[in-house]
Amino acid sequence: MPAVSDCIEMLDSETKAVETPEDHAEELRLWLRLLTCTTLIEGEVRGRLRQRFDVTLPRFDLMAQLDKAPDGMTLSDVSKRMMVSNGNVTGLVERLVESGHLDRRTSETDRRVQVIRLTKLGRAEFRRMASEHETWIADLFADLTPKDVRELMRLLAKTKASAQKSAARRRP
Amino acid sequence: MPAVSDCIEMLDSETKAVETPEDHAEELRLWLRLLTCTTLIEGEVRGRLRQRFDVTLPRFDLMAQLDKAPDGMTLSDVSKRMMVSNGNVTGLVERLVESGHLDRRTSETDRRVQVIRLTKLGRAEFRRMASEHETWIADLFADLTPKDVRELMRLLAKTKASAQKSAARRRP
DNA sequence: GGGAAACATTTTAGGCTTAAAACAATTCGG
DNA sequence: CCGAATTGTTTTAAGCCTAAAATGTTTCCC
Repeated sequence: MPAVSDCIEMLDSETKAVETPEDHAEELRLWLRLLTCTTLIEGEVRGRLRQRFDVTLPRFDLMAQLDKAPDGMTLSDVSKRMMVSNGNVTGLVERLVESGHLDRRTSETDRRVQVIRLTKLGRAEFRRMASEHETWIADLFADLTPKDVRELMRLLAKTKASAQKSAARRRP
Repeated sequence: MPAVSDCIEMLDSETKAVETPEDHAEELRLWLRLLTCTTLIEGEVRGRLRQRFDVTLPRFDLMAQLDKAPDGMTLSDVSKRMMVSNGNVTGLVERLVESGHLDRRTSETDRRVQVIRLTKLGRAEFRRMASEHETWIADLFADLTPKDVRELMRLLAKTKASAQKSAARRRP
């Protein structure tokens, strides 16, 4: 179907003579589909977390980061890992400390740094939520074969690398 | 590498005797990678829209929906398409009407319904932004071959269908 | 040592987002 | 025709999120 336009494109890129505005409709569609998938799944997970555990997705995500770091993390670490702004983490942590899920203390070696950890309560609650969360994810992806999953992992790794490279090009 | 656990799993599912908590770590990793890709690209697009055009991503997204609907859309339509809540759209539209990009009027046949359209200004600005936006997306996905793109499209379509089915199972 | 640069965090101002309740208009079934 | 459901939108309350500026601390290096 796109044979004709492919030929034209090839001619352009071979001759390097004509500066045709290139067609990137496919990439655009891919991006929209990627976004749709993520939004769909995210919304589903958000709703289930709220209904089952009365917890928000950002809180859950933050606790997930801390569960992987028994010795705690600094706010900057969390901010980088979650790919959200610093200010965002400040508020999120504030509320989780308030509710007794997090412990926050100033580093003894560097008084700029705040180290946060899950409290006993926080860890217990997170583990309970995480195990159920894992089954939700499995169910959401249930129609994918193991091969599909592997292939998606591979292509998304490639996508991530490509996007990071592009981002670095702009912000060296 | 996972040969042993695979065997155990197979035994379980064959004998149907032991109720082992199944391992869904692969799907979980897939979900996290999907989320990372989307967050990465979304952040990049958000930043470029702000820097180049001083516009927010949600505003751009809303205008993109309307650009595809010359006869306008109702707020509900927009809300479904953008997969955001109704109340969200109300505020977004308010600000875009205020800035002269949107026109909003009550339907003549059903006075519950608000129909919104791009104004001339709104359409012109959107087109200008959209053409640049398309080159950003192309650049972000630049390392993917056409075959990669096709394959990703296929797998994400399958993912979307799977997730929708799962969501429908919960909310019949 | 002392200032400049770098770093970690918080604050600020504004916008986005959601779920749920409230309100308004239409449609449906008897 | 009329009350009950349904549908479309707005409001409300709370939380999330960002970019940029401000604050406090450390490091670098002359």
